[in-house]
Amino acid sequence: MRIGQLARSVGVDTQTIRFYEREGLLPPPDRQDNGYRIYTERHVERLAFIRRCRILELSLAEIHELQRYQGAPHQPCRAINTLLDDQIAHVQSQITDLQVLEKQLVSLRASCNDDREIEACGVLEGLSEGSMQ
Amino acid sequence: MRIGQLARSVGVDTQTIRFYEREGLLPPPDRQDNGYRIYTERHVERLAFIRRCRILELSLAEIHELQRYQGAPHQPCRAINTLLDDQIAHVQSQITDLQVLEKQLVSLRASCNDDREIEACGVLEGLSEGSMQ
DNA sequence: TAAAACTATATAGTCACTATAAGGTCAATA
DNA sequence: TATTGACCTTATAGTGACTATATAGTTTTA
Ligand SMILES: [Zn+2]
Ligand SMILES: [Zn+2]
Ligand SMILES: [Zn+2]
Ligand SMILES: [Zn+2]
Repeated sequence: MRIGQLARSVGVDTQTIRFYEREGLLPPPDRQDNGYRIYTERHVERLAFIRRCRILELSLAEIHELQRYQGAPHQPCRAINTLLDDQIAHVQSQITDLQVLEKQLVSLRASCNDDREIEACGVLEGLSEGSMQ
Repeated sequence: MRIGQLARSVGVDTQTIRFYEREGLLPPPDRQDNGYRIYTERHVERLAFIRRCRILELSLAEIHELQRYQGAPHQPCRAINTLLDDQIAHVQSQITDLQVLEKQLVSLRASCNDDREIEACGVLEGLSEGSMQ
């Protein structure tokens, strides 16, 4: 199949496919005489793997790492699980940070109603004073 | 004061200060004969304002918008409050997304223990199969 | 006097794409 | 047959908010 069909079947842009190839995440496919890339079913699976990893917000470097592990099937999988543990910890700390942020924003928002002049806006006042960290 | 002292007093890098100046967030200060930037107390306040906004993850464009509002003190402040409401909504949706992500990651992680070979790793299996969205 | 610490500008790198430009290829239509 | 349109190619620049590097000039300290 050509790049457009691969793109449609996995749900990415053709540019993204070429980008992954340049980054070494997708192996360079064979070319037709006219230079067009020709992909196989294995490329579909490989690209779908990448997208599933990206949905989980693994970085391209981490995906590369996973791909290297796939090439060494008889080694212990601890490193893979650790990679996932790290990602979980990362996501959890992001959630915690955002919850703190939300509280700050809500509290700041509560310091004003909609019927003031800008010079009396509680939000702007809160941002201008050093009361925040 | 010179740029280094401003940087230390607000807790940013000198490069960041020059960057904000280029981006139009900090007014260009006077210069000494040797070309060194000289800042006043007003610059300290202005920079601290920017940093407080950045802590709340407002974009530089939004901060610019707030600065424009500060120049029109007698207009109603509704737009400022709306800007904050948008930011709150944005943060809340980020939290929701991350919570979904966390669940997916934890569930994937639960499909493997540490004592397997890579070819039998439940995590890698989960990523390779189409069972995920 | 020489070294350390500071300042200046300009330019490139980060991340994972996304957009744009400028052109080559192919099948179907007027 | 000419041309339209959909597809493909490469190369280059832009996104956001910095951060790093290179190169050079200035001030302060030892
Ligand atoms: Zn084995
Ligand atoms: Zn207000
Ligand atoms: Zn007034
Ligand atoms: Zn495992």
